[in-house]
Amino acid sequence: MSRRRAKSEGTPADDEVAFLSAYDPDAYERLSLAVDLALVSIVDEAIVTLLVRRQEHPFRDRLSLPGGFVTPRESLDEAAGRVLRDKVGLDKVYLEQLYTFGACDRDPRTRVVSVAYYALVEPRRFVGAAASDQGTSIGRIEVPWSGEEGGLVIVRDAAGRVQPLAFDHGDMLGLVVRRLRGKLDYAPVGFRLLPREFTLLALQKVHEAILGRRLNKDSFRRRMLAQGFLHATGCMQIGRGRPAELYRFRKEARG
Amino acid sequence: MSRRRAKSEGTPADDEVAFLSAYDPDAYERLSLAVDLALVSIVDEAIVTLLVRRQEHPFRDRLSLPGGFVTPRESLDEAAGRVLRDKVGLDKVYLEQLYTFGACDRDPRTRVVSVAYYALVEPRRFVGAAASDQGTSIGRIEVPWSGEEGGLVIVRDAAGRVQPLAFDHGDMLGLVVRRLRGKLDYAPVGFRLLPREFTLLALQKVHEAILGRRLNKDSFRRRMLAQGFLHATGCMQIGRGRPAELYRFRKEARG
DNA sequence: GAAATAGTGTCTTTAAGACAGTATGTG
DNA sequence: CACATACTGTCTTAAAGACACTATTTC
Repeated sequence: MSRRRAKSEGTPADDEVAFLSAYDPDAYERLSLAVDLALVSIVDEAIVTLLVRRQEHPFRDRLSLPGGFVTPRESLDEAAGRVLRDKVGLDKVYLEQLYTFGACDRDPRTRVVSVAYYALVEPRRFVGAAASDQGTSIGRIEVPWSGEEGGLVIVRDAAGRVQPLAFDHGDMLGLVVRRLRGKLDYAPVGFRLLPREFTLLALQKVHEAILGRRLNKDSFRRRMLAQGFLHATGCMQIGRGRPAELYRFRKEARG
Repeated sequence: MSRRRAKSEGTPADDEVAFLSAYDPDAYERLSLAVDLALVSIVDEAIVTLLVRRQEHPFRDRLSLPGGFVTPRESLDEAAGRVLRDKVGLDKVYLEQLYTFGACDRDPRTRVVSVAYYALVEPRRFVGAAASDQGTSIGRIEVPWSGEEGGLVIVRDAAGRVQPLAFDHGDMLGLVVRRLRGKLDYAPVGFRLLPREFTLLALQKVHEAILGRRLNKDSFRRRMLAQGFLHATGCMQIGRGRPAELYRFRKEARG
């Protein structure tokens, strides 16, 4: 069965091509589709995200996640990558689809469905991206629930003021935290929030920040080393006490 | 800040209302949004899903998941519920958003982004829905990968023939299985695939079907009873050997 | 040397797997 | 009775938490 990947033009050759030629793309009402990005990093042992101050209605002057509309010629992943590049100035970060928000009244302008993505960014690059671009700021995330209960999170600006977010972006951040907490058990997400070389304590702090609770140092150590993800470099990091071994994530590129 | 929930008509009152009044919903190109439903149940200790034979191009005569377009006046969840009711004839089942598929060429007609949902249905109702509606059939799912690796699954019809699915519906089913395997560890998903009262062995068979491997009977028992989700009814189910205690899920309604 | 952090060894507790053995139904 | 399945008890093993102890740096 030969199938064409065209829209509505095309030379009829068989049954299906004829159908596709005649197909009216407006037979069903169309909607606006957006992507919103929750950039996540760890700064001062807290989960942080990148926020932009909205210049226009709706929610003018309110903080929001960076986002943009999906064009018909790009996939969702491409749209998310484009927003990341054009609005945040980053590329090659870990990017994953989170959830699609489709309440009718989530955008007062018109019907806009938004596909939320989250990105994990190493702190250095994150702070760099936030500082280089005027209009972006860092929001600290406080999680008022434990485990994977889920719910809203509290976002504070640099001055410590609680900031309500535009649209349903608060829900998106809550879901990001829940997803990360779930993934931490079985997936190597911590590495994406650290520079290429890191100490075991640094990795533990990342886990603690995401989980929102202290972890047992001994068993964390054992668990991580037993998993086999870590590769000792032989180099040491000097600090306030005895120097600590630096490790790397075993798998090659980390975006 | 008063905000209106209108589209483009409206009487200007303040700054934002004026903006919303002037807003042109076609300023950005719009696209078609669909929902597709992966109905999941367990029949003969195998994962099954409900399939519909496509009557129209594209992919005419091929099996696909039931789906439909999202209208501008309904939320995504409502659209999924509507498809479930109108195309499958079921309601009050556990329904959850899975993932949004947005490759540019996933539909040869025009750009269609699809939000995939999955539903967990008790076998009796599932078989009833499949039998009552002409045009629907049951597909048995074989999972050629282990654990939560992910990937495509093989779908066989009642005659045992492998059936390729329309669009990217094969990917959707693969993702459903992965999601279910992940959830099984911590969420009470097994109960949604069983009648209200069930034996521990029946629950174990459900877990085994989803996980694709045999489980240790003793520790499965202990684990389930320790979790506290189960409530012994005092009633017994007679079978080929000693009668087994019937249990219920502790929490109230199950959809 | 005091303080701080890194890393090791070991004991206890807990959960899972294995398996023997008992209970209670069917044919 | 044999056979099948349900359920119980216990032993072993593995992982996690707790804690004591040693090691190596800065001040």
